[in-house]
Amino acid sequence: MSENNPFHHDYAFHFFGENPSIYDHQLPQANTQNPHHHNQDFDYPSSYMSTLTECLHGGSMDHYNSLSSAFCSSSSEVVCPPIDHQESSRKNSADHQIPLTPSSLVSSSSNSEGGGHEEDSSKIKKDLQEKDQCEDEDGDKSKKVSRAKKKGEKKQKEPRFAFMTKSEIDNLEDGYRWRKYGQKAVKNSPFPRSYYRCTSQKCSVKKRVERSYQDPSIVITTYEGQHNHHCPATLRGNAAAAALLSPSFLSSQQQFIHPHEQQLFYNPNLPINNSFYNNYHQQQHQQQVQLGPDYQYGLFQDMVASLIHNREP
DNA sequence: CGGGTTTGACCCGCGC
DNA sequence: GCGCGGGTCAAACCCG
Repeated sequence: MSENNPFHHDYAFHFFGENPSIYDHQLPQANTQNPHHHNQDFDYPSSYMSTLTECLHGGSMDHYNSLSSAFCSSSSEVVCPPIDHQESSRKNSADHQIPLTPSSLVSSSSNSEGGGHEEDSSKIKKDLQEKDQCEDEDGDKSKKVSRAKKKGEKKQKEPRFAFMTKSEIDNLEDGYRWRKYGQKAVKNSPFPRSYYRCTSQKCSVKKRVERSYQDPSIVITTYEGQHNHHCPATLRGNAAAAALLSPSFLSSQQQFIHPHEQQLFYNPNLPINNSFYNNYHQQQHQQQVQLGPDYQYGLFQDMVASLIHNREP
C-alpha cells in the first residue's frame, strides 16, 4: 500500500489529532456566526489558529514562506501524486506538473510578492468594466458585464494555500469576516463550492469552501491572497511565538477551530484527488498506530517551531 | 436601512 | 470554433 501511496512525502499534515495536550486552553465562546456550531465548551487549539491567522495576515511573504518551509523541512522536492481519472480536470493541469518545492507548496504565484500594491485582478477587471460601461453605453443589456481585458495582460494569481478540515461545519471561522459572493456546483460532487471575499475594504483575499465528495466529513478551504489588515478577532503581536510561550495570553482571544476537527494541509496547486487523500488517511492511521498518539502533535510542534525559527525579527 | 446571502447569468480559459 | 467547467457579477431577497 505504501508504495501506491502518493503521499509518500509530507506535503500534507495533520495539524491536530486526538492528543488533548494541544488543547490546553479553555475558551468560553465558540463560533457565533454559524448556527450549527457545537454548543459545548471546548478547548481550542489557539496556537494553530494564531499561526494560521498569522499566515493569513499580509504584510510580507515571510509567513507564507515560513509556513512553507515548516511543512517542507524534510524534503526539498515532492513528487506529485497521480491524477485521478475522474479528477483529470483541466484546471491546474499545468500546476500539478510542477515539482513541489517549498515555495511552490503554498504559493501558486511568484509574481505576487506580497507588496500589497498589486491589485486584485478581478478589481482591475471591474474597473475596466466600469470604464467600458461609461464609455460605450450602447451595450445590449443582456450582457451584464463586459469585462475588457488589456492585451497581453495575464491574470495574476494570488498566493494560495488550503486546508482540509474534518468538520461538520462548512464555513470554518478563522477570525476574519467574509462575504459570500458566489456558489457553484462542483463537477462530480453533490456538494457546492462557496466563494467568499474578505469584507474589509481594500482587502482582496478570497476563500473557497467545499466539501469532499468522497469523504463528506472533510471540508476543503482554500485561501487566496493575503490580508492587508489585522485580523479583527485577534490581538496582534508575535502570535505564533506567543502561542507556544504563553497559552494563557492566547486563550483570551477568540479562536475558532473545533478541537475535534482534524486539519490537513494540502497543496492548492494540485487538483483535489480524493483517492489520494483517502490513501493519506489510511497511511496516517497506520502511522498513528505505529508511532503513537504523539505523532501528530510532533508534526504540529515541528511546524510551529519552524515557523518561529524562520520568522524575521 | 445596511449588510449579508442566494442564485441565475455571464465571462473566461482550456481542451478537443 | 465549440463546449465545458470554474469563477465572478449583481439583482433580488433576507434578516436584524
